[in-house]
Amino acid sequence: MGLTKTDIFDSRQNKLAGIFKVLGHPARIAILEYISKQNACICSDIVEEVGLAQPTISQHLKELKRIGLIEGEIEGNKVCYCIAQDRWKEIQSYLNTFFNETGTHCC
Amino acid sequence: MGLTKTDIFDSRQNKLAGIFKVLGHPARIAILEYISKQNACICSDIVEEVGLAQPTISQHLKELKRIGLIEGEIEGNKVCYCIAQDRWKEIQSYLNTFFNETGTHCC
DNA sequence: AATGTTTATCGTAATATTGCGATATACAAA
DNA sequence: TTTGTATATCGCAATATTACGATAAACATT
Repeated sequence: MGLTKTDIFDSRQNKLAGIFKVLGHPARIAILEYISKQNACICSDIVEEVGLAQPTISQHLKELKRIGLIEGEIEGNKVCYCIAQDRWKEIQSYLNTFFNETGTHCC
Repeated sequence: MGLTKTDIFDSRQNKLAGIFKVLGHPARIAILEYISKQNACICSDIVEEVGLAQPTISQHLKELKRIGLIEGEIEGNKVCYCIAQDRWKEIQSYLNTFFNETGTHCC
C-alpha cells in the first residue's frame, strides 16, 4: 500500500505524529535555526543560507506555518518570517507531556 | 528529485530531524504508548492492539529500536519489548535543548 | 509603463515510506 | 519428528515526500 492508516489511530496520536513529522526534516530544522539565529526576522536569504532552491524553501516554510511554528509578515514584496513563540512553547510542552506520560514503564 | 539532501545539512541537524522523523508516525506513537500502558514489558500482542499487520508492526518496531527508544528481549520464541528509559530521557532532553536554544528570537 | 525582485504555486520527476502477502527462522508443544 | 506459534525479512504495490524548473502574482524601482 503506502498510505498511512490515520483512521485507525486517534486524533491525538495523529496530531502528535503530525508535529513530529514536520520537525522530521533537516531543511526545516535548518530553517528554524536560521530564523532563530538572526535577532530579527529574516526575509528570504533563507534560500541563500540553506542551499535549497527557492520553491523548495517556500514549501518547507508552508509546512512550518501550517502547524503554527512560524509566522510570516508581508513587508512590501518581501515576507518576514519569525518563530511564533507562544505556539513554539505550546508545542514543546505538548511533546514533553508525551515524553513524561509515555516513557515511564519498563521490565 | 525527491531525495533529501542530507549532505548540505550538518550531522546534528540530520540526527535531530532523524529522531523527529521516527516519532512522526501515528503507528509508532501508538506502539510506544501501548508498550508504556502495560506495567511490564509487552510481548507482541502489539499487532492485535494496534491493528496493522504483523510485518508492518515489525518494521515500525525496527525503526524504534534503531534509534534506541525501545529494546527487545528474546524470551523463547517471543520477543519482549520495553521502553529504554535512559535513552528515552536522553532524547527528551536532546529535543528540549533544541526547543530552548531555537525558539527564542522573533521580530 | 517597463523592468527587476521576491515569494507562492503548479506540474513533474525522483526517491522514500508505508503496508502487507509470502516466506524464512527459531523456538514451543504435541 | 511433526505441528503450531511468534517474529523477522523479502519483495512488491501504492501513496507520500522532496526537490526544482517554469510560471504567476505582487510589489519596487527605474
